[in-house]
Amino acid sequence: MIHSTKSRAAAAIADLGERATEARRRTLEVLLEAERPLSHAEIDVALVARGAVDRVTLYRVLDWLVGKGLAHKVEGHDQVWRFNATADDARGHAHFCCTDCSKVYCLTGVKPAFVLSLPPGFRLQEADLSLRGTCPDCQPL
Amino acid sequence: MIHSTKSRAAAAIADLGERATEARRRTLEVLLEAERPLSHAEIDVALVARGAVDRVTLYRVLDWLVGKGLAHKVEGHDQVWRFNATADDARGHAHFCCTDCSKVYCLTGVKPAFVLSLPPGFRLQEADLSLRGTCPDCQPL
DNA sequence: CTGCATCGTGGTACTGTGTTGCATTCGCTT
DNA sequence: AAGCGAATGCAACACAGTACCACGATGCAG
Repeated sequence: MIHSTKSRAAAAIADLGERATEARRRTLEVLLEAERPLSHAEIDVALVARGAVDRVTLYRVLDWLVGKGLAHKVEGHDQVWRFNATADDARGHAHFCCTDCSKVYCLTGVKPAFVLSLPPGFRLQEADLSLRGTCPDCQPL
Repeated sequence: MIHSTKSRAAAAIADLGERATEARRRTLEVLLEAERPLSHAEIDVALVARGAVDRVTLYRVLDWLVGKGLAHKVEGHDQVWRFNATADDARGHAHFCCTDCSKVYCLTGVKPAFVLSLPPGFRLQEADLSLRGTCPDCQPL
């Protein structure tokens, strides 16, 4: 592997001219290695292997990453925020939430084309398509 | 008014052959009179005028109403469930969430037509279109 | 190098949403 | 009116997220 996730994480932060602290690097590494959005609790578990980060600090780091455009927030159907390293833009793409294991998947490439007419007075800023069903891991048989 | 919301609520429950308790009637009345989905906290406030219902009971009543098809759950972008008296079916229609006041509106009649191809292994059950923007009450100027 | 300001972190305590368990009460049937 | 199961109220809990404050690290001016 030419670029480890470690160097990628540190580089991404340094590219912004921001301080690449341990908490930020480790958190971003976890997100970069995950193939789907992770909840705060999931990140917390994954971070133990790299050295634990305080619960509150993790919240702040995640918000910071989102603010800097290095991650984005996703909402599942269990009222918990999940976080993804931003590969593509988060706006307007579809998320799939498994009703069994409640894992969330970003369906990149699935750009839904929808037509809708908003009632007067409503101004649209963003639109997300929110899908529910069973993921490959949870198929019956 | 020929049919009060009170009688409508009681009748709807009786039609199912279920017990029309105070908590159920009053909760359903509140939902029927609301023109948009209400959060648990909002319902709680609205119920005070009719006689308060225990917090836990309200949660159970709301779940029960959803289970019986008399209401449906809506999720906004503030990680809080909201509840609506089911006029039309809840599946597949669009919800608008105001980024200012975080109120949620059911956009009935806005049936988005979208085309998407799911990756193999994913089985779709439901799809919701989740919109964000500013509502008529919160327009600048 | 030293002092100082700033930023990031850790820890505790708190809010708010939603749940579980259990004793009591209520709504409906007879 | 009586009795039974269902529904309610209460207390306690679980968990996500936030506010507050003290401490430590980093960067900069003198």
